[in-house]
Amino acid sequence: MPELPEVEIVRLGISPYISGNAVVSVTTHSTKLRWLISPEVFTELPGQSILSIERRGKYLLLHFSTGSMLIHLGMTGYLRIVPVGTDLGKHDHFEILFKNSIILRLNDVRKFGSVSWVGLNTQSHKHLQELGPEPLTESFNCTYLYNKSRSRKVTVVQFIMDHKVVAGIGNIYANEALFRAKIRPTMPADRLSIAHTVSLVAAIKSVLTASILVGGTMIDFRDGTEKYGHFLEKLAVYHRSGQPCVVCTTQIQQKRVARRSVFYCKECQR
DNA sequence: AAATCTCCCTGTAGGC
DNA sequence: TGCCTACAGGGAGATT
Repeated sequence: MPELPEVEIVRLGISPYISGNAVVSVTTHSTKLRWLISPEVFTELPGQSILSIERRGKYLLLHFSTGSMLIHLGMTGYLRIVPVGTDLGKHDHFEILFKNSIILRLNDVRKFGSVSWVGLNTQSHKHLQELGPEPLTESFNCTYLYNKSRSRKVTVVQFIMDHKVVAGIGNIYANEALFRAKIRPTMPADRLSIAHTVSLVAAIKSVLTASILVGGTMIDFRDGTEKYGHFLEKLAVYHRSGQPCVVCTTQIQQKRVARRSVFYCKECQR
């Protein structure tokens, strides 16, 4: 599932192909994804060129002079750059044809992704205005996270997956960061000490950075060929229940927390 | 304000 | 082998 590193890899991957290029047409093959695709996308884009591509949390923003197109990949969404004439695949829902004869195509099996239009005041969009800080910026720091965690009774894994707290962290990187920080995912957020918070902030930054450097965990874009980022092989706990901890060889535990799976080492994470 | 619940969707896994 | 059901999961929006 695409989280911050995967979305960043997609941004880096598609930018050279579409940045500065003029849109010829926009088509959809679905009545809706998670929501109806905003009608402005079909009327505003043709004739305009992409000024830049930004990532905010797990959202991608394609900026145009009259506003921005907002893309979320949900659980199973991915973007591909394909040449004109490429056959439509199953679950290809949406595409933009560019003047240089390439197509940006969105595929999403589960349809949890979305495509919307954002006016020029990007900040005021309902999906963006309450997003917490970007984890790889200075505004996401120990003081911030410690203060934010006071009076929060939820588990720390739920807390760091809350996009109002910090943007872009999903289940994979939440679990991996907690392992690196040696914090048990089920610990209530308001019981985090300052020392815990220092470790956690550092772990979140390091795990996201490390993943981006090797191309994310699972990613598929560009020319239609399947690509796997190399972070998949570096996962220490995620989807490794029953397998030995990479540090102490104790079997990795799996639990359900708030209807999601968490993975941890009961020896390393206390 | 914060926590919890519901729902969207389809491939996959497990039971028989 | 094949049908049927349960289930997973991101996150907005509703409800508690």
